[in-house]
Amino acid sequence: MGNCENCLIKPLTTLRFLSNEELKTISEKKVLKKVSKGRTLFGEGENLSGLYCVREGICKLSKLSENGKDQIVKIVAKGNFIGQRSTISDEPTNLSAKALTPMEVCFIPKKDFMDSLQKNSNFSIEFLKLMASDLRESDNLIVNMAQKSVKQRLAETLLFLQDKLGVDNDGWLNAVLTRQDYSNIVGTATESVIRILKQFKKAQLITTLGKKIKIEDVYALKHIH
Amino acid sequence: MGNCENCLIKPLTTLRFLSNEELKTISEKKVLKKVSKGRTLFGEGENLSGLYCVREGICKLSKLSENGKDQIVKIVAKGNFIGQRSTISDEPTNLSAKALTPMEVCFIPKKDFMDSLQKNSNFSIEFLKLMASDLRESDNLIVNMAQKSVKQRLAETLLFLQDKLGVDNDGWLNAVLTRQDYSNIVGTATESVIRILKQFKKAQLITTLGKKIKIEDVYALKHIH
DNA sequence: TTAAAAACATGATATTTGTCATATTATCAA
DNA sequence: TTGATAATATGACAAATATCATGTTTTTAA
Repeated sequence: MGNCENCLIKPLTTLRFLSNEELKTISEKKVLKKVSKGRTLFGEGENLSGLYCVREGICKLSKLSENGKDQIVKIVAKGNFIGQRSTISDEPTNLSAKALTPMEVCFIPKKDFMDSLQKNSNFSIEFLKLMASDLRESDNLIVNMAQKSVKQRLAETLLFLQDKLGVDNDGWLNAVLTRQDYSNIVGTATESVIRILKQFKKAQLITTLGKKIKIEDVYALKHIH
Repeated sequence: MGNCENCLIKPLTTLRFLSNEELKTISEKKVLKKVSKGRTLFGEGENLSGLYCVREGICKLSKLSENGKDQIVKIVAKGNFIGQRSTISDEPTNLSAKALTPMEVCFIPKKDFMDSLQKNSNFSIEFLKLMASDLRESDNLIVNMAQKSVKQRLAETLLFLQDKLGVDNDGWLNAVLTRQDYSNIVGTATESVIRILKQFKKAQLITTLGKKIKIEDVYALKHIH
């Protein structure tokens, strides 16, 4: 059984602010789960008995809108948590979580997590900072969705994926999404995504190979109008 | 000098989770400020030396987008905080805060607030819950901005204002916003707001008198397509 | 391997929304 | 009170985006 103290992603997570003893307790209680690509970690409105720490892989958090479309609200990579909000507020989840790649996640039972928040004020303040940062990102996303064109939003999504999830040795985005995923991030029709990607290709801003995408011109993508 | 312990809005705020002693300390350190309509509490990118607790009035939080338009991200009413995020994360503000009505706010110095978070784990957990709830609201707003039409977003804004800020004796919304404010909430052109409000009037979903708006048909507004 | 399903692609067209020009009306400060 | 400024209003038009129809290619599962 893995040990949190030596976990490769420990330096990335807020869990690093726990004492060795607290980390040991959580280490003993946590459950490592492997999630295959496309599987649902939890659905919208589910009650969670704890939160997940992402050790490996990429996950999408989405919410079904009233018109029946799935809106992707967040992409989560390793070192981040999933399900912390409903765990903290003791409410059903507002979003569903689905693996975009094979994942490894550690499930941390609610009780142990809340105990740590209760006992270690340093940890709870760091967690507040983490949520403050999430809120800032959300606000920025709201401004982008409200004020920018579909083309700009798609360009930003590509840049975001490159920044946050990186590229492989040949420069392809590590995150391999379907056109539909892109449309669910940007909030547009799949056809529009296809057409805009085609424009980007024609203007040599990106290269594609099947679902794989490589960014060729960061500057131009940033300054799309 | 007012006393937080007896403050009319105490039951509304997370400050109620402080001990009497902690509340007394904050009570002594806080500074009551009157803010007249239209005045800026703080601008985008400013460094705050504390947070504000809204005692009276309504405030808009907005962010300038790259195309030069102001996007209103949140409307804050009494009993809520402003500036908590940058206070917690010790970063410049991401949003600017402007009074929509005459306001009374209590400024709470950073040190005293952070001390309370540090010492009172009950308080910091309640504050985490508060931020979890803010995050849920933000996610819902992202979905709405991404998936709904301008008409739907405007209808929801009206319903939101009625729910959150209430109406006067004659049923007029307490929040009196300009058409431009509405366009900055919905993320559209002012002309579009004017045209859609006209449609709503024609369909007898609302009544207007100058800037004042009264909702006549909640159900129809909720089910606008 | 192969049939079925999902994803990708493209054209035609409709709808929504933005922009610009130009009045009219309301608001506010000197 | 009265100018100046901002807000409201409306039409004409342009641009962005959605929808629908249809076909091809890729992926998935039996």
